Amino acid sequence: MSKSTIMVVEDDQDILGLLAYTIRGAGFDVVTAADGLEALVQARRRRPALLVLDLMLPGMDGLEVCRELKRGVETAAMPIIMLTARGEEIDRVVGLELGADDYVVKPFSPREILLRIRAILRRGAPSEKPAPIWEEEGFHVDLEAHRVLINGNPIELTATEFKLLAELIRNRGKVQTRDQFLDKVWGYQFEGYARTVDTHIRRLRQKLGPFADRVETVRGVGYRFRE
Amino acid sequence: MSKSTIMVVEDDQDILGLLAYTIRGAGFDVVTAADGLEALVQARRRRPALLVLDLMLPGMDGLEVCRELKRGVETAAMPIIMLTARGEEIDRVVGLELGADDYVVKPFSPREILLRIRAILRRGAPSEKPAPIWEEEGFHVDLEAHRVLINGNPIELTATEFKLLAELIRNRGKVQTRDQFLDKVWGYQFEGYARTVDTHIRRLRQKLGPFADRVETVRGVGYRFRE
DNA sequence: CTGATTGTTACAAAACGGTGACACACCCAT
DNA sequence: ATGGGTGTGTCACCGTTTTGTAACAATCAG
Repeated sequence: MSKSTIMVVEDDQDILGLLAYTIRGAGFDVVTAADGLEALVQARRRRPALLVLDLMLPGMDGLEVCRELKRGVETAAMPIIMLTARGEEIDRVVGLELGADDYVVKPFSPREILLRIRAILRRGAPSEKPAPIWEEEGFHVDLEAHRVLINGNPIELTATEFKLLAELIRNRGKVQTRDQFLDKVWGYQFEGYARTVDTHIRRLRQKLGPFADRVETVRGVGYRFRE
Repeated sequence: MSKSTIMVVEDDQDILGLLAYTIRGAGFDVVTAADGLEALVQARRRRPALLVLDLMLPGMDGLEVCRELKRGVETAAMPIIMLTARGEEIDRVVGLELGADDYVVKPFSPREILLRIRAILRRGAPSEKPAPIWEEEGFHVDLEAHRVLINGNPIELTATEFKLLAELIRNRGKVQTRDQFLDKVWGYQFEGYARTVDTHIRRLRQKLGPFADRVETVRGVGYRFRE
C-alpha cells in the first residue's frame, strides 16, 4: 500500500509546521499551502487523499475552497477536515453543509488530528450510490462483495483486475485512456509504463471468457466497456 | 413523501449541534435530547422514524434507553443507530445486540451518519433488519447470547475473536478491509499494525474448525464471510 | 506496404497472506 | 507476592500469487 498524501492548508506558519511534522511523522506524504488559492491549485493538481483546511485564510477562505472543490467532479469526493477557532459555530456549520467531512476545534492536539485523519481514510470515500452492481444475463458484478459471476460461477480476479473492471463499468460507454486508468486504478503516484494497462486488460479479458468482448479497444485512445 | 423525523440523543453539545444541523440539512425533521431519560420520554411521544443514540449518556445510558424502547410495543420497531467511541463500548453493543440496527464509531463524519440513516430508512420494513443470528447445518452463532455452537458443541471464542466474527457476519457477503475491521472491532484509537487482523482471523478459523472456510480471504483487499 | 498500435507470452521481482514463535500484560488462585 | 494460565499484538519467515516489464507477434490504418 502506497503512502497517502495529506494536504494541509493553514496560514499560521507555526501551526502549519506542527501539523506537517505530525502528519508526516505518521507516515503520510504531506503537501502544504498557506492560502486559499494555492490550496485550490495544489488540491486539483496533486489530488491528495484528504485535506486539512483552516477556516480562516487570507484571500479566499476555507469555505470558498471547500465550495470550489465540491463543485469539481474530480475533487468532490475529497474528504475535508475543517479547522475552526472556538465561537465560530455558524461558520463551522456552514462549512459542513458544504461537504466537509469533519471538523476540529482549535486548540487541538496533533494526536487528535491524526486520529480523525486515520478514521476518515479507513472508511474510504463513502460512496453516495448504493452497491454499484453490473447485472446482465450470465454476467454479474458485485462491487461491494468484490465478486464476479459468469453463468453462475464465480471467477477469480486479482485486486488490480477487479479495480480495472470496476473502473471500466463505472464509466461504461466512455473511452478512457491508459493514463486515466493508471491514475484511477494504480494511483497518481504510479511511475510506470502505460502499456502495463494493456497487460491487465488482456488478463481481464481472458478471465471474462465469453464476455471478453465487453472490454473494447479504441485504437489510438484507450479502452471502453460496452453497454 | 412527508419528512421523516430523526431523533438525536447526545450529551456533547458540539456533536449534538453538528448532527442536528447535518441531518436537518438533508431534509429530515430533527428532535434532540441530551440525556437518557429525556430521550425515552421524547421518543415515546414523538415517535421518530429513527434514533441516533450515543452510548455514553448522563444518568441512563444508551443501552438502557435501547432496552426500554425495545420493551415497549409501540417503540420496539424503532430503528436505532448507536454511537460509540472506545473499544469496550463496541464490546457491549456487539455482544448484547439489544436491537440496535447499526453502530458508528467516533469520530465519524456527518456524511457517514447520513448514509446510514438513509440506508436504514430505505430498508423500510423492519423485518429486513440484519439477523442477529447465523444459522446453518451444524454451525450456529447467536450474537445476543454471545455463543457459538459447532455440531451442537459450544466453542470458546475470546472477546476479540467474537467481535471479529460478529462484524464478519453482520456484513456477510461484503468484503471489508483490515482497516475497517480495526475501526469497528478495535476502535478508532487503536494504533497498531493492520496485520494484527490476520492473526485473529487465523485464530478464529482455527476454532471454527470445519467451518473455517466461511471466512474467506480476498487477496489484496480483505476478508469476507461466505453466505 | 509500412509504421504505429495493440495483443501475447514469458519471466523475475515484489507483494501478499499464512503460520509459528514470542513477549507482554492481565487475571486469578495459590 | 508469586506463578501459571490466558489473551493479545508483533515479528520474521516462507511459499504462493501477483504484477510490471521487455521482447516479440499480430493487427490496423493510411
